[in-house]
Amino acid sequence: MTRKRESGRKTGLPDPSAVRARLRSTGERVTASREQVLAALMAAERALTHHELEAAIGPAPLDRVTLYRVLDWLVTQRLAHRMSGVDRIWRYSIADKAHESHAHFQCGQCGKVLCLEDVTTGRLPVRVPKGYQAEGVELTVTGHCAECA
Amino acid sequence: MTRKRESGRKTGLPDPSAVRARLRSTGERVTASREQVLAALMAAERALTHHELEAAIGPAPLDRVTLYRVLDWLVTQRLAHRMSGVDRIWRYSIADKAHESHAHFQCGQCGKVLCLEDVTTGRLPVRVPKGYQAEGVELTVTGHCAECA
DNA sequence: CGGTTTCTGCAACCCTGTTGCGTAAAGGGT
DNA sequence: ACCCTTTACGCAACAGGGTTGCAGAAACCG
Repeated sequence: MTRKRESGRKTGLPDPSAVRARLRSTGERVTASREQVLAALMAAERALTHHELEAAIGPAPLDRVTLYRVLDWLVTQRLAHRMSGVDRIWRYSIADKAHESHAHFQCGQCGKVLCLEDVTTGRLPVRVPKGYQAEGVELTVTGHCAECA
Repeated sequence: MTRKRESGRKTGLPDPSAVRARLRSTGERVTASREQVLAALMAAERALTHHELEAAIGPAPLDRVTLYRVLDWLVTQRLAHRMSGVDRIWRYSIADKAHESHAHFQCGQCGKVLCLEDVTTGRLPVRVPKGYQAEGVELTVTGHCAECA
């Protein structure tokens, strides 16, 4: 897939104390790395890849592996949500009520993912075979974004 | 992801001449590899990974790279459909009318993908931002299959 | 049947993500 | 404020799916 470098643009960083509060609420340790990553996710208006997050966090040389581990941790703490799209790269977004059950759009050219807030997947009549257990529904619209069209 | 070895079980191979006919219809070259792979896809009742296809094709030692290239070719010829699920591994299924617009189920444990024929994505009211072009809709139900539940 | 074009197979490579391990930092107790 | 235990960080090395370059082998055309 031809991937453009996307600026993991931050639309004004969130209040540092709000970030810390969320971290404290887990009962686990609050570290600089976790603050940086969570702040970047809260500021992002779309799902970001590992690379985009590295760029967003900027000059602070946060280790590649640490970033992966922080992201894993955020996901297990249910502070972040992880999805994989047509380019098979993990993308992370902040986890909150609004992000629970809506669709995503992914550009087949640059791989960019954004949220389609007005398309909900909440009550689709899904039936699965006997013995199977449905847990979540992921609805992804593929196509081309404005820049790549 | 913990992945069980899945037998890429073939439910009776399709008529060889039917396979060849589909290949001829592209106007491109008909080769042994393409026949084997297309036949395996036509016989499969669910989306198969590269590994599962290698196993399904069996003793014939088809090269890894060749298989990737044949699959790419089948996708560009619109004879096959390619999707990636929660484990970020390509899975391929035969492309025909019935497979155009239905949902898939993917087991979060073993990664197995199967088709939910009765859930259609045809006319979901999807609106995308200005300048964006929607082309397809992928609806994936996640959960656990009968073996992994 | 010969010539041209396209596929095949091999080897080497790339990229995203993971694991092991020693060191550094966080938080609790005193 | 300090020490001690637990947990996280950084580095290096690895893993696995997928891709690329290139020489030789097959497919189609006449």
